[in-house]
Amino acid sequence: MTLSKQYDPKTVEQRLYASWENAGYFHEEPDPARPPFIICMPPPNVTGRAHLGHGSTYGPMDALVRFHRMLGENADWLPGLDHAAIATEAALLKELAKYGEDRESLGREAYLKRAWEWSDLYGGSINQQFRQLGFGPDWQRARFTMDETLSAAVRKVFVQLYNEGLIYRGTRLINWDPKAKSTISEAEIEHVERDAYLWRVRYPFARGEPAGIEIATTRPETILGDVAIAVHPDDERYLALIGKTVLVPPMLEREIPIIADTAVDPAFGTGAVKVTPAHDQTDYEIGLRHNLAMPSVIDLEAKITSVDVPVGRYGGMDRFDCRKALIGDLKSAGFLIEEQAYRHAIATSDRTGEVVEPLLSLQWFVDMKPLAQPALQAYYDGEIRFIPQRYGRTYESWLSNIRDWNISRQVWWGHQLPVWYTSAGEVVVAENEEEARQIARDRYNAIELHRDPDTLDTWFSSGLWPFSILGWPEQTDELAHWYPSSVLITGWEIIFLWVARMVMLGKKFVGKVPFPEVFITPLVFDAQGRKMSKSLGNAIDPLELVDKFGADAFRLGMMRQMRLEGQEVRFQESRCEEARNFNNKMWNATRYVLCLPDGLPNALALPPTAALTLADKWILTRLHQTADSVTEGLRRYDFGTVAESLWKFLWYEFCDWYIEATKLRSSTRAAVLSFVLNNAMRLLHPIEPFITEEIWLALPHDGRSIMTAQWPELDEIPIDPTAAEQFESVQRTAERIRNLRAEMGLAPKAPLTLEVPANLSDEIAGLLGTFTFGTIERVAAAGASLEETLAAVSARAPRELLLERYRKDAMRLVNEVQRGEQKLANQQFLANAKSDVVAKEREKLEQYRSELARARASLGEMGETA
RNA sequence: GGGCGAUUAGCUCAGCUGGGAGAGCGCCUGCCUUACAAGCAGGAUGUCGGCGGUUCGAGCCCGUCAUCGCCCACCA
Repeated sequence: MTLSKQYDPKTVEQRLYASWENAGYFHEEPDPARPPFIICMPPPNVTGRAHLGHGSTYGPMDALVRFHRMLGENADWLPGLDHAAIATEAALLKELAKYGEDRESLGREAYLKRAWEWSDLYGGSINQQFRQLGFGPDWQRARFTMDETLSAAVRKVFVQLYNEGLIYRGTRLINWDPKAKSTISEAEIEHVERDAYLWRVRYPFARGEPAGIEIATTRPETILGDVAIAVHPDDERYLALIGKTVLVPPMLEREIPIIADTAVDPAFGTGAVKVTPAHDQTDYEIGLRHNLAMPSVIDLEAKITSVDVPVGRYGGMDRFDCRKALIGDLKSAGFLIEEQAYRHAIATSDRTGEVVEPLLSLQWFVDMKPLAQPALQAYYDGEIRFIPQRYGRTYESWLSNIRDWNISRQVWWGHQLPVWYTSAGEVVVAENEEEARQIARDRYNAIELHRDPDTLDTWFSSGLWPFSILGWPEQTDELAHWYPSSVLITGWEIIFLWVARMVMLGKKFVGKVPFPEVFITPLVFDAQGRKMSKSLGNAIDPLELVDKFGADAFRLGMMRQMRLEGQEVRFQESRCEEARNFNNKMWNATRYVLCLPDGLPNALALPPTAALTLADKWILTRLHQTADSVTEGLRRYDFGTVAESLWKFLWYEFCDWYIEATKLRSSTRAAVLSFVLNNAMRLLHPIEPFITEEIWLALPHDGRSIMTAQWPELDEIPIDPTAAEQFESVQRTAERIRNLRAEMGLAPKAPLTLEVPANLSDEIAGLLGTFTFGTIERVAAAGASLEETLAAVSARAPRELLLERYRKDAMRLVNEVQRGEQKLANQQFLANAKSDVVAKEREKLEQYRSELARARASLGEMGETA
C-alpha cells in the first residue's frame, strides 16, 4: 500500500462520514444491558449556521460520545433544532419584506405555511455543516421543537401548570422589544454601556409659587407619563416639599404630587426623581406602593400615545424623536437646567439589539418560586454539579432571586398558547380545541371561542428538551433508560435562559434532574480577547478552517486551546494550522510503518515481553501512561490536557524518538510500531475522528471501524518503569552529544566518533549511534551505574571546541555544587524539610560533584585546568 | 454597589497538595539525514503585575494595591 506524502483531509473526510452514517454507527437503541451515556445536543436555531463556539461545545460532546461508545456503553447523542421564535421570525419577516409582504397581509395560516417552507429549506443546513465538522449525533433521532410530539408536551405542561395555578395572566410591567414587536423575558435583556445624557429638569410648583423642584433623568420622553416626583423620606432638603404639587413641563397641563419613597437615592442627581410607573421598573414599584395612576405614553410601536393622558404635539412621534423635541421645548421654556454627558447601561434585547421599552401589558406569566425551590434544593443536595464549580453559584443566585417569567410572545412562529377566550372573556385552557370547547360548554355555557394569538417563549419548549425528545409524556423505553442524560455541555451565557429552566421543569414533570453534571465550556473570542462579530470583521467561519486544514485539525486546534477552568478561549487560527501539520506528521509516521521492509504482522499482538527492546519497553510504558491520562482527562472534561498529552506523546516521543530508534532494526519493531500507533489512534479518535479512522484502517486492526473499536485497555499495555527510566537516560546522553555536534559545527551527517565505555550494552551503544549519527568506538570501561557510564560517553572532536565545552560545564557545575552545599549546610533546611526532599538534594549534589570531577578530569587530560 | 476570573518568554498559554521556571508559535544557527521542509537537529529569551507577610524554602499560601475582562443589581 502506498500513501501520498501529504495527508489530504478533503479526500478522506466526506467519504468516511458517509460510510459511518450508512453503517448506522451513530444510531443506538435503548439497551438496558449496557450503561447509558446520553447527551442531549443543545438544539441550534433552525436557521443558524455553524460558528466557532460549536467547536468548543459540540466538539467535546462529540468526543465524549465517541469515547463512551468505544467503552462499550449505550452511548447516544440526541440532536435537534430549535424553532427560535424571535430570531427566526425576524429573519423571515425581513425575507417577506423583500416581496412587500408582512404577517398581516398574509394572515396567520398563510404566514405559518411560508414559515414552515422556509424553515424546511434552511433548517437542514446547520446539520450539514455539523457533518462537515465530523459531529456524529444520532441523526435518526433528530427532533424539532415544533414537532407534533414535542408540541403536545408543551401543551400538556402549560395546561398542568395553569391548573396548578403556576401559570397566570395579568397586567404587569413587561419588557417590550419594539423591533421584534414582542415581549421578552428578563433573561433576554442585555445591559450595554452607552454614551448618553443626564438632563436636569425643573418642574414648577403648581399654585403660582416661584421656582419648583429639579430632577435628573435620562429619559425625558417619559415625562409625559409622570404621575409624581419622589424624594427620600429622610432627605432634609425636600422634607418641606413633600405633599406639595408641581406641574409637568413643558405643557404644564397636569399637576402631580411630590411623594416620599425609600427607593430614591438622595445622593444621585438632585435627589429627586420623576415617577413614570408605566415605563420603568422602579417607578412601577413606587406606583404600586403609593397607589398611583399608571398612564402609558409609549405604545407598542415605540411611539408616543395619548390613550391615557394628553401628550400634545408629541403624539405619534417616535420615542427618540420625542426625546429630542421635548429637550428642545424644555430648553426654550427654561425648564432644562443642565445637560450632562453621561455613560450608563441601557437595557437592550439580546435578540435584536433594540433598546427595550418597559411598558404595561396584559400577558401570561409563570410563577417561578415554587418551581425554583426544588431546583435549588437539587443543587444543594448535590444532585446536580457544575464544572467548573464556580458556575454553580451563578445558578444558585439566579434561582434564589428569581422573578416571574413572562412567557407570552407576540410572534406567530412558535407554540400558540393553548388558551381560548369565550365571547364573555372567560379563559379556557386546554390541550386541544375539542377539549377547550367542552370546557367552555360545561363551565361557561359558551359556544363561541377564539384562541389567544400569542405564542410561547422559545425557552419554554427548550426547557422540556431533555425529556420531550425522549417521547414524554409517553413512558417510552428511551425515557426509561436515557433520562436523565449523562451531562449537559453548554456555554455559561445560557445558564439562566436554559439550564436552570430544564432543571426546574425536569424536576417538576419527570421528578428527576435532567442531568447530574453541567460542563460549562469557555466562550470563544479572537486573539485580542474581543467578541467575534460580523461588524468587527473578526469572526472566523469554522467551515473555512475545515476547508483550509481539515475538520480534524479544526477540532484538535480548538481543544488544545481549551482549559478546564478557563472562561474564555482566545482563538488562534495558527493552532489549527499546527494541528494540520501534526496530522501530516501522523500520516507520514504511518507511511513509515507501512513501508517497513519487515512487513506488518496480521494480528494486533505484541511480541513476548522478553523479546522487547529497551526502546519498545519505553514507548509502551509511555503509551500506557498516555492512555491513562487521556482516559482520566476525558472523564474530567479536561480536553486541553487530553489534546496536549496525545500531541506530546505522538510527535515528541513516538515520532522523534521511537521511530528513530527503530531505524536500528529489531525483530520486534514492526509489531510494536503497529501496536502503539493503533492504540494511539484509538485514543485520539474522539478528538480527530477522520484521520484516526483512515490510519487505523490502514494498519492491522480488529473490526470494521475505529468508531466501534474498543477503547485501549491499560492492562493490555505492558509497563516497565525501570526500562523507561534507562531509555530516558539514553535520550539525555544523545541530546548531549547532538549538542556537542552542533557546537562543533559538524553537519548532521558528518562523521562523529562516539567513545563508548566497554561496559555499556551493545543495545544502548547502538541507540546512541542511531540517535547521533555517530560511529561507535569502544573505550575502557567506566562508571558503576548506567548514569555514570552514560556520562562517560564522549564524542571525538577538535580540541578547542571540547575545551570550551568542558570549561562551560565545569563552571555551571561549580555553581550547582555550591548551591547544593549551601542548602545542605542549612540546619533549618535539614530540620524542617521532608526527608525525601533532603535525600533528593543529597543525590543531586553527589551527581553534580561527580560530573564536575569528570569535567575537571577531562580538562586535566587535555593539559588544562578549569 | 456586590461577586467571579485573569496578570508567567515578543504572542497564546501550561505549571497538580509550596522543594531548582515550561510548551507551542515567533526569532537565531545548521540541515532537502531514503516517513515527514506542513520536516529534522541545536540555540537565545523571563525582577512569574507591585509591595508587605508566613516558611529552612513562595510563581504557588496570606494580606494589600494596581490593571484588564466578565456576571449580577430598580441609582433615575
